[in-house]
Amino acid sequence: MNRKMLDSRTKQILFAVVQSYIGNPEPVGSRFVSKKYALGCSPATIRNVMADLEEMGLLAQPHTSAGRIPTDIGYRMYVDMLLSSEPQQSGLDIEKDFFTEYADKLEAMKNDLSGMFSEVTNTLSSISNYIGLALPPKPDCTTFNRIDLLKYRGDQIVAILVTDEGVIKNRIIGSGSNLDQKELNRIADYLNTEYGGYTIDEIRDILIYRIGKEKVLWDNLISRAIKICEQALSFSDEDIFVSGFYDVVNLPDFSDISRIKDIARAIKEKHLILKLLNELSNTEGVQVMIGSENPIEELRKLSVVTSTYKEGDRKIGVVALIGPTRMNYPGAIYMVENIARCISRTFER
Amino acid sequence: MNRKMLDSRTKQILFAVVQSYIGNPEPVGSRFVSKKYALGCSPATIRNVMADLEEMGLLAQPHTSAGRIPTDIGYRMYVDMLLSSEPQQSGLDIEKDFFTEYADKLEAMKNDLSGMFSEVTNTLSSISNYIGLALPPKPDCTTFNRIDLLKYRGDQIVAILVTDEGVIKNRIIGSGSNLDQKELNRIADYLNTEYGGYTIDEIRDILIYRIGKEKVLWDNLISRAIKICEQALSFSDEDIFVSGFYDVVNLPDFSDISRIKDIARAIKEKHLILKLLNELSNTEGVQVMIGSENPIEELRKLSVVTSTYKEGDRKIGVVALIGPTRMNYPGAIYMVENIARCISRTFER
DNA sequence: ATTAGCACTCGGGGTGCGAGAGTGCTAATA
DNA sequence: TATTAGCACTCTCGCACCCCGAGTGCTAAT
Repeated sequence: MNRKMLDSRTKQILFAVVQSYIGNPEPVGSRFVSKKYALGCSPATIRNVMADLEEMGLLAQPHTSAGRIPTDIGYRMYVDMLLSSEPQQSGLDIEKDFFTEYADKLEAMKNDLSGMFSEVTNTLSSISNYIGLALPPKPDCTTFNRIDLLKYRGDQIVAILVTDEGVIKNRIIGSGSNLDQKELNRIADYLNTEYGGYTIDEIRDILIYRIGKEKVLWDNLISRAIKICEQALSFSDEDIFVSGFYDVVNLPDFSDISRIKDIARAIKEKHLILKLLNELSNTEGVQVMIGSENPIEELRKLSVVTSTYKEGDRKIGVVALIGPTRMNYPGAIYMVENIARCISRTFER
Repeated sequence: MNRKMLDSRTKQILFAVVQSYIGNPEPVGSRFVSKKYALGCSPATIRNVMADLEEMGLLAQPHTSAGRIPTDIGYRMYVDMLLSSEPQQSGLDIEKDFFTEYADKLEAMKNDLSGMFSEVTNTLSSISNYIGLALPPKPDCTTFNRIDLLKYRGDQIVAILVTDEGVIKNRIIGSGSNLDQKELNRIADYLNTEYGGYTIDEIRDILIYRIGKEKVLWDNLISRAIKICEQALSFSDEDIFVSGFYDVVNLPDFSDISRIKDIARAIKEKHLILKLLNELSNTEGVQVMIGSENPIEELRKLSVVTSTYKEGDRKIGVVALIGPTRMNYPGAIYMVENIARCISRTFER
């Protein structure tokens, strides 16, 4: 099953079948391969090889006397070959220096992260015609820059958190305690001087630890402050950016309505996808999950191409494309890789 | 064409056809109406009436010798009758006091408006199985409460705006001017004392006016301050909440793939829907637009049910449902109406 | 004004057939 | 021994056909 077992011609034929099928979704026959891809052998020979490939589980026929289509394993072999060889043609119509310009565009948007990630998923999906996903920087990767606490309406407090990555978040806290603005300022100052440079999660852990420790002092200022901060920092930020559902329904792969329902269900279950991407957020380079390889039931008939983006050396988030298993893998890989690179660039100093 | 022209029995038959067709999407025949709805007359009579209704353009047959289905005009008449009569059965499975509890739930979420509106659209769509929409409070309706300006990284400024409605927005301004925190505080104080109670749009207008007037003084503090504020207040807030696309594909009305593409395109064109809802944001009570009545090309095969919500007497936003023309109108109206009421309640003091 | 009766129409589903595409196998070839 | 040509076979797809049933419109009777 190792691809080393395939001689060069067999590989070429597998390639031919996969690429042809990706190009248009019809089973590809021996005559066609022999004609279109000049491999210097006759349909009959190709038939023999195809029969072998089918035996190995890389190809399948929808029914006797139809051409072959790739199986998930066939795609896998194809993608492995792609990834281990030189970059291919992406098959997308992209200007030569699209991504250098695009990096500048993102750079200009870095002040509005959620806008930026919307832009990213839109671009991902509109160029590739697949579903674009992006996971913004993880909370355990965002670094505390400063916090401000404002008194607001009665005893409520508005907490505004700014991170080094430029993310700004706000939250209203209904603290039972009636602090005045001066006290709030003192608390904020304390946090700002004490915790600059830590990640949000680290600070949270420290604070929670302190709460436990200082229970006794429950009513003094510091412990109330800690309680406020703990609330302020618990931004349950389960957000994920998705776009391109509307392009994807036009793909021939989704001409069957049940397929559309599948993909709709998959997207509806955002938390599952979130979990998947989170798990992938420590991987290096481009990852491809093909059909049945997919850990999530809902995605078993789809493929996912992901890449992480970084701030310096730290991987802080993920972008991805979801499409049919019959996917333009070179193109998707190319897109995801370069978009991730663009994002990384906006995060470097 | 006026419904006064229809005698009681004719109305009843129209009602029967519409309701039956809404209940299950098959052309309804004379025999069926006569049996299921005890109108005390034979199929033949009903056939005659149906022929009349068809002549009037309220019913249509998909083909000769099929039953009748309602036309858009037929639905319109039905809905008009609904709206002018007592509230009907919603046809939804909702607890008696669902909405009183739901209002409490929203009340508890009012600190996080975007979370609240996500919740609203989710509820709208999951109960109705149509597409839920919500337009958050319009900027010309949100009242300035306070603003804070924080120095951030180099000469950038973080502006944080709190409105009376509890909306908090932030924005990074790349002001070329190098003000220190003290000066920023002074600017913020100035705004806070001067403009409390005005709406954002009003303040913007005033500021823009001043910019024009004080062009001469371009480089003094005040004019720079004004410029900053102008930027700070220009929250291009084109957000609209949508959900339920994933439920809607399961409706039999969208068993045809082209219909799904239609609806996907309609939603993709968010700005059009935004415009539509904005135009409706001054209407009173529940509005229904049926199929071809719709001003937006993309929605011509769908129906939209909307209602505004208020803060006191001011209408400040819109909620809506989009579904097939073959829609459970009583249910949709009931939902939209009550959800709007719930939202309004969270905005009253 | 309503109704029973009846002829008529049309869509959907089942069947049968022919064309075309592509295979697998066998025997011939280099 | 590897490749190829030839050929019979298989299966899908599209088309034509037909029949059944549902539902109508019309007419004549009540």
